[in-house]
Amino acid sequence: MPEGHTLHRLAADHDQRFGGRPVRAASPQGKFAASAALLDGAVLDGAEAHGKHLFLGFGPLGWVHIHLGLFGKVAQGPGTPPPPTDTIRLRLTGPGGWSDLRGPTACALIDDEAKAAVHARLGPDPLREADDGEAAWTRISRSRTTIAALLMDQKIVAGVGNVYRAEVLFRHGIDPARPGRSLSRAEWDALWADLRVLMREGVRLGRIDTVRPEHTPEAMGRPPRRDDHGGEVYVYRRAHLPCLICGTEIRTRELAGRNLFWCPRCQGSGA
DNA sequence: GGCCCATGTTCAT
DNA sequence: TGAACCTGGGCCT
Repeated sequence: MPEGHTLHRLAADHDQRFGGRPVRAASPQGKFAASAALLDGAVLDGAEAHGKHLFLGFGPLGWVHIHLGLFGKVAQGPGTPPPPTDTIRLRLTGPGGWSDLRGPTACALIDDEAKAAVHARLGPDPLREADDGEAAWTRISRSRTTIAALLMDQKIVAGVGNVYRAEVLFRHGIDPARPGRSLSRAEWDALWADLRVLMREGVRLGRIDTVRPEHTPEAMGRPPRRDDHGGEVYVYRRAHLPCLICGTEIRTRELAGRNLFWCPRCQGSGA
């Protein structure tokens, strides 16, 4: 389930599982069959992620460009894969194990130029070591658009999705309805730095955990809890539940077709 | 079995 | 702003 941390983790997994050795490639579902046939027996050079995009490098053959979209998933493991099913867009197998890609928005074999074009339309990624938040700040500091919308715009920051958006704004007490240009430089620097920390932790754990130790249910003397998406969060999908810090009901509304969550007391009205 | 929902994006209007 | 695309899980009957 795909925000940027998922793709960076998949890049590392594929490097480790398949890198440097020939893979078998197949497309039981059929939509990637012609390209899979070209790739069958090729050596994976390396895998890379930028935001929510994953690139698997196969030398002169080019790159498999994968975008999971909202529904895409990768199942993987050591040893022999389970019997194939007809929703597997791409199955890779090798001595290190197997991976099955289902439901992606994009899975295509592309060349260096097309890959460069993807990078060119993405903003800095908190998970790419060499990236910094300058270009994002330039755009945010001039924009009348809400910070909630700006954080979801992949041209501005690559890899942030609906969970990290809601959570990082909560952690910094920022009203999601504030226009980008109302943020101070210090507020943006803190958001960017926190995204780097939170998303790195997401790569390590394979889930999104954003609750500080002092606010865990245990530390607050409340019954233990696990959010149904797997991690522990302050506001994401916690509409009408009490804020973990102040007890106010978490609010939700639709913004540009996505559900936004925030605490009206810790962050402001969200109007 | 059907319906709704979801950590996303693009294209048409 | 809305529809389309891709899949699976949860909940209902």
